[in-house]
Amino acid sequence: MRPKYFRFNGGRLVLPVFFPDATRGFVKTLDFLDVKKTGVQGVLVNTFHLWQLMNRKILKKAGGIRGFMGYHGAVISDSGGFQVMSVIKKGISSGRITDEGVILNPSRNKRLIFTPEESIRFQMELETDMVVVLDDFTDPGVGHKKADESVSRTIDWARRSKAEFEKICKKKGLKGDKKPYLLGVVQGGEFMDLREKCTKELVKIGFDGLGWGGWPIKNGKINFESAKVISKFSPSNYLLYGLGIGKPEDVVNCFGLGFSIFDCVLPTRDGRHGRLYLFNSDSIDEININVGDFYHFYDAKKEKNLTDNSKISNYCDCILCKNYSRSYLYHLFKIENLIAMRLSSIHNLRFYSLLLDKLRNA
RNA sequence: GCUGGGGUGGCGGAGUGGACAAUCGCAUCAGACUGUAAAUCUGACGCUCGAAAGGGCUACAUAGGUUCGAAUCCUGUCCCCAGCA
Repeated sequence: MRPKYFRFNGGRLVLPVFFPDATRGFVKTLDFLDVKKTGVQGVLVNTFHLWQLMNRKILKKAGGIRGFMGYHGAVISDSGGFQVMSVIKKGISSGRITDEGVILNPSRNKRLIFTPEESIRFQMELETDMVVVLDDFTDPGVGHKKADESVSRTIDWARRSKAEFEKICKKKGLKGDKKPYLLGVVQGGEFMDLREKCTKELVKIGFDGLGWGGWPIKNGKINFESAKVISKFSPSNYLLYGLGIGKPEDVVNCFGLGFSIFDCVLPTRDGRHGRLYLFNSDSIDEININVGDFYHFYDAKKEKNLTDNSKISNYCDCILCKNYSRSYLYHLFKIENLIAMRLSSIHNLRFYSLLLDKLRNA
């Protein structure tokens, strides 16, 4: 049996859960009261970004990232593997990846190295509920040899991460349920033999769960094959985490494969872009996620909404749907008022919240 | 009334004889967005035929003119702005 609960900050959450991304310590355009009101129970912060941004003394004084943010829900810290891929491998900022870790060159006279150990150390200072090991992202579309290299490095880094994690736990006197979860990340791209190998090797090292890493998406469609492999070869007591998953239907499908933790930028990003998610339903009770098209998009920025005084939806209980018209939201977007993005993000998070409620009660 | 400047596509605003259906921005329309480099990005945008390549037509206030060729030069008319009366 897969775990039914997620421990956090002295409490526990019923799985599955969906956490929006508070990458740099905040959910864009929202405060945590907004987040809480949507029914969202936790957020994901990013180690790589915070590591570069935060003063560790301030962090310690605040009582970790939760204390610093003034947030009391669950918090997972992502390792930074994805950022290394998206920022460094694509050449956005300078740096390179070695077996030792990620070498960064933020300026000429500074040389920073972000190692798997450093990622763990910093996450332990963040005092999050789940710590994710630094992984070497398998570039999408890469051949078997390159993918294998990233898997080998991911496994090596996972081993080092685990050792560092245990060392710190011992030093801090953290045992049993007092220890945060430690999550391994499976790479291997589209090669199932590599996914299998990575999963098995990570299990040998020993984690509380595994994350589905990489970029299994082509033309907006997810290939679930590697998720199946991870689910198949991981012990039943492992938590399975769909990193960056995903679209509503992707979350539903992934849950069906045994995954129970999700995070994604989509609800908040789409919200900021004026794309709202709406269940094809007239009431919360009638929401049925077992049918093919259980939701659709509402594009808040279309000019036709200007004269539409109706609510965004009838079923939703978020502050946008309860209080404001399509016309007013259009107006707010039109004048580029921040409130438009806030209300839309709140609505979309409420959508995901309801979606997860339905999954929990399915 | 005089003098000077100007009238360009839904709007702003380039262009001052051929490469102009007309840079660019805005608006509009369509699409994208999945461990946030993203309050972002891409495409279309006179009418019309075509799947496309490409073709046809009408356009730079308006009426004429000069020229092989005009949004660009000349003249008349209308309108706007600034300065002077």
